[in-house]
Parts: sequence; structure tokens; C-alpha cells
Amino acid sequence: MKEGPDIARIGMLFGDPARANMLTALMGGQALTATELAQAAGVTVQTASSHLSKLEEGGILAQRKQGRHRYFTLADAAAGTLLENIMGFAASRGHLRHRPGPKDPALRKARVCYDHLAGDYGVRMLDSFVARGAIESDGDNLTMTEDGRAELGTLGIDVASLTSNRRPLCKSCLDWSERRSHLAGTLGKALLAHFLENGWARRSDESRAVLFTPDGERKFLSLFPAG
Amino acid sequence: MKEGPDIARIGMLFGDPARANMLTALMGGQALTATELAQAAGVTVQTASSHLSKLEEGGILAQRKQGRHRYFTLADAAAGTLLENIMGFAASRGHLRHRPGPKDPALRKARVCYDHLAGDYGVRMLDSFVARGAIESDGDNLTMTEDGRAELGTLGIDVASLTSNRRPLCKSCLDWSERRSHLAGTLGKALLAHFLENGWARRSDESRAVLFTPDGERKFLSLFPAG
DNA sequence: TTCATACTTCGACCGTAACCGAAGCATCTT
DNA sequence: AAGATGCTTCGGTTACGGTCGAAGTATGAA
Repeated sequence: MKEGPDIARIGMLFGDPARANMLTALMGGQALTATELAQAAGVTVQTASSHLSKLEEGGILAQRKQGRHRYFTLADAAAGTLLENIMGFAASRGHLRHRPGPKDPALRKARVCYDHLAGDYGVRMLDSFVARGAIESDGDNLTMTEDGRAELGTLGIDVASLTSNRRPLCKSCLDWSERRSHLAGTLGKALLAHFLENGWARRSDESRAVLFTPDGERKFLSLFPAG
Repeated sequence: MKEGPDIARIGMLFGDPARANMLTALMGGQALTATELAQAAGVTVQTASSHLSKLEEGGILAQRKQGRHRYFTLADAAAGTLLENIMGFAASRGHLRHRPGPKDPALRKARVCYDHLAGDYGVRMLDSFVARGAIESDGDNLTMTEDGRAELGTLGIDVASLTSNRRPLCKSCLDWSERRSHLAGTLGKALLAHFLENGWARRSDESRAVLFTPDGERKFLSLFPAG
């Protein structure tokens, strides 16, 4: 009845298990077809189709049709950020969906969180940046220092080109598996892209896991020593 | 089925209109009784009681009983921040619940957003800080400058005492009525408290509106000139 | 054209949860 | 002690939305 944004509308969109599963699957950052999302959610394609149209209608998902396929992605970075926030909050309240059996250790070690690196390696990277003064941390507000810019330059990452006024350069994102923060933002995205492009790691086909090569892992660990 | 935070659980909590209304009411930052919340949500006390226990169970609300009253508040700043995020996202998608009749212009001018100032005056304040170099803005990441610390010191606000590692000093928060950002974080909280304590403004009894006195408004406007 | 694949729409079923009336506790007042 | 107020619990109704089978549309392949 009151004035204001319609929280309930978007809360409801996130509030269904099937839809939540689809969105979690899309946190991998890559576009998925309706059938793939149906499988991820554990429902039939008809049901999935209904859910997907609701999510699109609500501005959370975007669709692009290609031939007879329909690829769905998160609508934009804002949708991804909100998802991350909700995941972080849920994790902070202990609302985890534990599968006590054989968990996937690769997922806890390193995975994709929309477009950046999460998991053990994700928090390790941020911790390392903060420890050596490349990034300054004030609460969960992160700022890049001059030293940091220089260091990333030697890695071949041009920080200046990453600054945008639509999305922050550095952003902390609460990691559900580690209960600590890892690095998001355009820099987080660029770093993950860097690892993948230079062959340090590759994405798993089935899950959001990031699989490091032996050589890539050695480089990563020496670049980001544990605190 | 998959591993991960239970998004659906908390999405569902935000996804009911009655609960959403209660949470919106609690964005005022002050504790409300079960009966008041029932009225705000437009349901009976029995129904409200059920909703409130679910929200408390989910870690979104906290309760403290005082005599025969039960006061409810948002559990912590994290809950408030998540609410703000969802409101901002909903507003960015145009999901507003318009009451086309007599809107409340006071609410659009200045209102409380959990614990800081929002509305026209809220974004004006942040814009002004950024324009004069007291705060630097990188995307929606905000950083306080030395000039800013000095200026706030003359106002009687000790910035050093506001730094915490649980909550950022400056944080941007998307304003649904203005579609721009205003200042949140511990500094945003301190500034609102400053206005209220020094009699520049007072809170409305019925709504989240912040009502400036003629004198307070003059001081505010000269302190934060429009861009 | 004919068949196969990818997806949507329709219709019906069904379970969950939102809702309220009534009754039950707890706390304060007189 | 008796009454009033604030809130919760119980029980029963109802409606909304998630679900799938079946049929319909669009695109690609043979």
C-alpha cells in the first residue's frame, strides 16, 4: 500500500527453489540454454520456461535467441551483484544447503562467482593484495593504491582502462565457502580473465569450478603467498 | 540439490507482500512493536506474528521484549544493507508500487534509509561532498579524502572514531526516488544523527520522512550547495 | 516436404502458505 | 483478584503458484 520499490516482487523471484537454482547456475557467468537451466533446476522444460519468462519479465535475466536455442544470462552486473549479496547474507546466517556427502573440493578451492574468482584461492588473492599494500581495506570498502597499480601493470593489466563509473574497480564480495571476502569489481573480472587467457587455469565444463594447471597453480601461489 | 547458500530461503522471506511492508517500515531504523508492524503490513496481529517469527528465524529481524511489548528491529547493519540493495535493484528495474494519488513529497525530499539520510537531500549531500573533493567516487565505491576529514572535523564529527572493520565508513546506496546514489555507511549514519541532535531536523512520527526546521534547512542548503 | 529438436502455451492438479477467528499465555493496571 | 492489553498458538479455509502432460510454434536437418 505504501510508496516505494516493490521489494516483494523481486524477493519472490529469488524465493523459489527452482529459480534460485537457475540463478546459481548462471552465476557461472556464461549463457545457458533453457534446457540446461531446466536440468540445473531439476524441473521439466515447461516449468523452466515459465520460470525463465518471469525472471526475464522481472529484469533479472536477459535472453538472446540464436537459431533454435535461447541463451539466458544475468541481465547485467547489477543483477550479479545483488545475487552475490544475497548469497553472502544467506551464508552469514548459516543458511547453507549442505550436502554432507562427497562435497566438491574443487568448488571450494576455486570457482567462478559471476565473473571473478571465488573460493579459497579468491580470498587468498585478496588477502595477499591487502597484506602487501596493493589494496587498502576499510571495512568492506576496497581502494587500489599506487603500488597496486604499478604491480598490476607489470602483470599486463592496465588498471586505468578498468575504471568505470557504472561499476567499482575493487569490490569485496562475501565468500560463502570461506566466510571471508574475495575480490570482485572490474579488477576481479580482469584478473580472472587474465588467468584463463594465459592458460594458468581453465573453467570446468560441468560446474563453476576453476581448474588450475600445475604450472598455473605454481605461478598463482608464488604471486599470492599465504598470509 | 546443489551446494551453496540457500538463496531461496531468504528470497522467500523478502518475497511476501506483508513481510516486505514490515521490512520497509523497519527501514526507518527504529524498533516497532508487533501490532504496529501488523498495521503497517495491513494484516491482523495473528498473521503478523507468524511472519515475524519467520523473519526472526531467518536472521533478518531481532526481537527484544520490554514489558508486554515486543520490539522488532532489523537484526543488524547487514540486513539493512541487503534491504537497501534490493530496494535499489527493484527501483532500477522500475518495480515501483505507485500510489498515483497524493504522494508524500516530504518523503521524496528527505527520509530515513535504515540509519542515514535519503531522498533529494540525501543525494544532494553526497553530490556536494564529491564536487568539493571531500569524497572521491570510483563507480559506487566511495573514499574519504584528507580535506573531507578536516571539514567534518570542523562540523564536530570525528571521522577517526567512525572507522570500523565491520562496516565501511562511506558507502553509496541507490536512492529509489532519485535514481541516484546517496551516502550510507557509518559516516552517513553519523551525519543524520548530527542533524537530528543539533535540531536541524526531526523525524516524522508517522512515516520515514525527515522534517527540517526552517533554520536547519537554511544551514543544510548552504552547507551542501546544489551542483 | 518431412522429420527432429528447442522451446512455449494451455489446462488441470495439487501442495503450500497466507489468512483470520477463537482460544491461550504473559504482563501490566487497578 | 479481576480486568485489560499485547502477543502467540491452534485450527480450518482459501487462494495462489509450482508442477507436469499434452498440444502448439519455431528453427534446423534430411
